[in-house]
Amino acid sequence: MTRRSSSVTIRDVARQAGVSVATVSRYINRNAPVSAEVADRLHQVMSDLRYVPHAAARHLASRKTRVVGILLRNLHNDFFVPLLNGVEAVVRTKEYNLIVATYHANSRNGLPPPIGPHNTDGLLIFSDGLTDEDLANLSASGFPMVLLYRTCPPSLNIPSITVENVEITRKLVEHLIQVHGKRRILYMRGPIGQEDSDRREAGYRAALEANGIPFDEELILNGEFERDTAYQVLNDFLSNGKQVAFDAIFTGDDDAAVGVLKALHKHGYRIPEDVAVVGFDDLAVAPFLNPALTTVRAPTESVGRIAAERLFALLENQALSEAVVLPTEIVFRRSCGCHT
Amino acid sequence: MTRRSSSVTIRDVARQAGVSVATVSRYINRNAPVSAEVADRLHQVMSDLRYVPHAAARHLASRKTRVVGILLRNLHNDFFVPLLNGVEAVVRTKEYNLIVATYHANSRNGLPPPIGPHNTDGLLIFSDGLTDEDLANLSASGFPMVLLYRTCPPSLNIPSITVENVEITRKLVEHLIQVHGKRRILYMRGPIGQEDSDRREAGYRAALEANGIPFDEELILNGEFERDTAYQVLNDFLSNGKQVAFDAIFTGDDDAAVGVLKALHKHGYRIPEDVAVVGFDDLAVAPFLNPALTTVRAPTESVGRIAAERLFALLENQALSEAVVLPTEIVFRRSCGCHT
DNA sequence: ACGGTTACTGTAACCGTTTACATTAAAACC
DNA sequence: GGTTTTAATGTAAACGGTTACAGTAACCGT
Repeated sequence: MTRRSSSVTIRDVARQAGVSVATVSRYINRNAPVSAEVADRLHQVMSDLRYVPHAAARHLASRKTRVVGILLRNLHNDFFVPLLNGVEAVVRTKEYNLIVATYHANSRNGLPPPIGPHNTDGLLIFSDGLTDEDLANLSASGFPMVLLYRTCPPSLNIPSITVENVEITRKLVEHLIQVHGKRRILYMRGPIGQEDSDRREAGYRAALEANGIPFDEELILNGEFERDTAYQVLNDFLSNGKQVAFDAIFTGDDDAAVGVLKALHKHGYRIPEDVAVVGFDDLAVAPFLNPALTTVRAPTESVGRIAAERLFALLENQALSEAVVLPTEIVFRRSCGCHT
Repeated sequence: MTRRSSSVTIRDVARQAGVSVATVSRYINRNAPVSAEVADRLHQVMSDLRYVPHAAARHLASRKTRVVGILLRNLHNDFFVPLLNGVEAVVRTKEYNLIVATYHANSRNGLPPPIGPHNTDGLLIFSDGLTDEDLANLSASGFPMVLLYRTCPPSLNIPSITVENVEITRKLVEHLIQVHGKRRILYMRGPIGQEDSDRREAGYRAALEANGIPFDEELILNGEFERDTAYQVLNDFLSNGKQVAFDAIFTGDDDAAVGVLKALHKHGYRIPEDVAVVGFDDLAVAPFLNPALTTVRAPTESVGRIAAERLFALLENQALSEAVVLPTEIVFRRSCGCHT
């Protein structure tokens, strides 16, 4: 075979420094003592030769990739910026790399997820692309994972990071009812089966029930937690002949709320006079929307950071069992009718 | 050595199917004919055994990682969502993986970039962390790269994707001057040396000059193209005793414009009556800011998509020389004083 | 002075693939 | 029918590191 590598290998370094490859490797990984003299020489030779260890070779030999992955539904939302930022900050300090991949239930036509044990040391999962069964299989093989915005199926033992949804949503919707006198509150939900979406619906229903308002299926719209989808869906709803009366919208996340505002503006609704709008997440732009958006502050960057930290704890073989639920709080602004 | 691998290897598949590993490899890579009968058997065995090829081993043997990287200054801005989305979409269709890494001039304390030839097949570069010299070295070794928002140094030959900055900025600033009668226009610039920031400043200066307005150093603020930094900087500027008069702000990007709006609101300025504000990028939320932001529509997702496509063209050994400059256009909204 | 650590280094097997080269049998050509 | 292609497969050498094992020399405690 005539393979010719243009790149300088550990053997070149070893030869040039007059030591064995093992010593070079030990120097690189600092996992065994190397004499000061040899260390200096290696340092010099490595920089002279511009030697960079070949990642795949290290991976193959050491059985670790030094890569973690994050599996997302998609990359359509501003929501992902603080999340990725939190994750990336931790990954960087650990001198790991981060693979970002999208994969969702509808995208798997029998395709396996693009990231997993074959190319990462662990996974942050914020995607419905992996079923409970997939998780069970991975978990059984001891593959490190942390679930984001999704609690672990009871039989498994995978750490998860979520935010408090039900109570805060109940409070938020009760605020619409009790303070602003709303009775016909539309819920712009997220993807079917997505836990945040379901829990927020539970809080929404609880609020209705506690206040003697009947639940109306017609007031549930599926905006997929996406700006553009939410716009489309609400636009269709408003364009539809049979007008369903409503006086407020609880949008399950702020990105979708942007789409909701767009559709309402387009159809001439005044916010909050005609329709109150509230969201969830408190994106950075929420205070600057028109009108400023009343929403729930969810610590998205912290979710990313803590999830990554826990993943690394797992990689270091620390056992973690408890699920983390981060607290949330309502931020009252103009769009619900407050701060006139 | 007692290495014990829990995972199933190509040898297991070969043994189980009664063929050699070479045949299995050929079947996997479909780069040489395999009899239909053997193919069926392999298909069956591989799924029975849940065989997944070990990425690092493939990389090592084939000298390709099937990974591309994108090097970013940071992950602080909503701007990165459409960019990453464009890139990721292409990467996914190519069945590659995407490593997202941050690295900027100030973060390199002698550290090499986290991604490069040792762990990727090519790089999208949107970062000042790599100097022209770094680029020259990489380029000399034939490493595929595409520059984002940065034109290639003259001596090199690296494809780049940028957007048209100078002319559109001149038009935008002239709009402020000629239509809205502004004379004291502040420029909230981006990172020093960042090309977009410099070019937009050039357009800004051209507009002033063409309209007989003297350039005033005091009206240049460095917001780093970041929401929070821009807020801080403008807030300090406004809190400062010696009040510098100004009647408009050209913010070099929309993320920073959000920070600018925040600072202006805080100090009681009315927009656009007291101060006109314009931005650049046309982020998804720009129409929903308060007031709706007049800005320049820059096709960020297309930049990501085209950059990725060109990177893959490079990987397939197509030579690309020309720099791509995508057109931009002004979107007039309320914040400049239009659409009263 | 001597057994036991400890610091440092080298040799070579191994990680799980790809692929150059060799081989055989069947198909195609004249 | 003999020669040349072509299809299908196998053998084994890389790819560039890590690390178990072995060994040597200096150091330590008694």
